[in-house]
Parts: sequence; structure tokens; C-alpha cells
Amino acid sequence: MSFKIDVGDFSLAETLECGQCFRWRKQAEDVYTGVAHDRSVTISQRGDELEIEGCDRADYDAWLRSYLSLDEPYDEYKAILSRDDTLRRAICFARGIRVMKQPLWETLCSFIISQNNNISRIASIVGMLCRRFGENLGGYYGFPSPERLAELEVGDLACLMCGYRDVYILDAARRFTSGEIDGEYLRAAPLDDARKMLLTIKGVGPKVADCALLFGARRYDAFPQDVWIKRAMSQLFPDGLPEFALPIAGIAQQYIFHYARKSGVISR
DNA sequence: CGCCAGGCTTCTA
DNA sequence: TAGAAGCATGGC
Repeated sequence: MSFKIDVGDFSLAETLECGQCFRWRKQAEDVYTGVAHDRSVTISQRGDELEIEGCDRADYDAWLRSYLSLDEPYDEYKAILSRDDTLRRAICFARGIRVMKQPLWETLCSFIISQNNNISRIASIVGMLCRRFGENLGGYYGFPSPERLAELEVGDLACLMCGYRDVYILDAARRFTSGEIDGEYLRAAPLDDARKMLLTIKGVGPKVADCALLFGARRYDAFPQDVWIKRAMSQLFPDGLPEFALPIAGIAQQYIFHYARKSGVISR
């Protein structure tokens, strides 16, 4: 069973391959399979049409639409950001990118793994983490809960081959389980206070904290700065982003990140 | 062999 | 308090 959805100004490939998520696999050109909300979903895009398998329309309305941020006013966001010529160029380079809304724990854990690592290996470690510790949902696996991981010892994570990040994952899982890390607070508190809460986790610094806030807590004012963004900022925005962009700096961040990595305009 | 990857912790001056 | 070394692993 499958159904179709019309979308405008959206690219499945750009959205899933711009480095914000790690559980989607390309099956063919513009065809991707991933696990979201404990379902294995396959999405194909042809033009402005998505064909969706693995969930029904009610699921789309309940969570998939929001997961892909198809419920967000991107025409408006892009119009605001395009007031700056450089931002407009970055957006035009990959107009179909949307910042997804992923589960907080999955996002935090994935970006802890991401540190000093490359995207393909991040995806491989996350995949292993799910296969080994996630719930078997019938041939595919959910993302393991913090409670599940919190009961493990460091040695149990050796199978992930994630190096020194094993202790970070466990610390995050335990702090999440204990309630010290509170999703509601992260979504509602002033950005700096939310960031401070995340920074108390071992192995979580400013970059990972901002990724968790942007991708996992819908904090569009968070602005993760990795090596590519730092290069892009010094070369394109030496005085920082224009002020009107700051409330949605995180949206701008994703266009800049992709532009910096793929356009060839930014040098190392 | 070296360098790099969506960094962070720890040590040092 | 700023800056550099050290850190696991794998691809090139």
C-alpha cells in the first residue's frame, strides 16, 4: 500500500542527505528508506510528488509531515533569509532542504557519535547501535531508548567501534534517564540556559548541544558551528549573520553547511 | 605513512 | 583563559 502527497519547493534527497539525519538509506535515485516513529518508511520523489510506503495517511498527518517539516512556512523563511545576497545564493544552491524535526534523544545520541567523525561512519555506527540495542520491529530496528542504554556497561558498546565516544553515549543515556536532561526545558528555556543543561553531559560541547537543540528540539535560533560552518562564516560572513536572520539562524545554518561542503566556493 | 572527518576533554603556560 | 595535544576508528 502506498499513497501520494503533493509538495512544493521540497527535495527529499537534499533534505535526507545534508547531514542532519543518519538513518535513511538511498535505494535508488530519489528513493529513500528509513526508520521514523518505529516504522520503516520508503519515500520516492518524482517532481513535486512524494510516494510513501510503510505508513498511511493518518501517520503522515500525525507525524511524517511534521518530521519532514512539510508543515513549516519555508516560503516565508527563505524570503526572510534571501534579503541577504550571500544567504540567497546558499539557498538557491539547494532550495529543497528542510530542517527535519527528529526525536531529541536520537538526535543527541547521533550527534555525540558525530564528533570528529565523518558522515558515512556516523551512519554506520548509528545503524549498528540500533541493530544491537534497538527493538526488533520486524526486520528493522528502532532507536534504542536511553533507558535501554543506561543499563549497559562501557564494554557492551565495544561492538559499535565508536572509539572514545562510548563513555559519552552512556553518560548521556544515564542523565537522560534520570531526568537531569529535560526535553520540555530544552524546548522552552532561553537558548543559553538550554545549552548549559546539555553541556553538563560528558562529551557534549557547544556544537553537539546546538545540533540537539536545532534538529531535536526545534530550536531554530540554535546555530551549530562545525568546521565547515566556521570556514564559511569567516569567508562569507566575517561580521556574523545579518540580524534579521538570527531567529531562524538554524535554518540558515543548514543551507550554509550544505553550500560550504558541496559548492566548492568555500576553501579549507 | 600521513591527513581528515558535522569536537570535546585535558593539560599547559 | 587561551591554545595545543590527545583521543578511536576508518577512508583515502
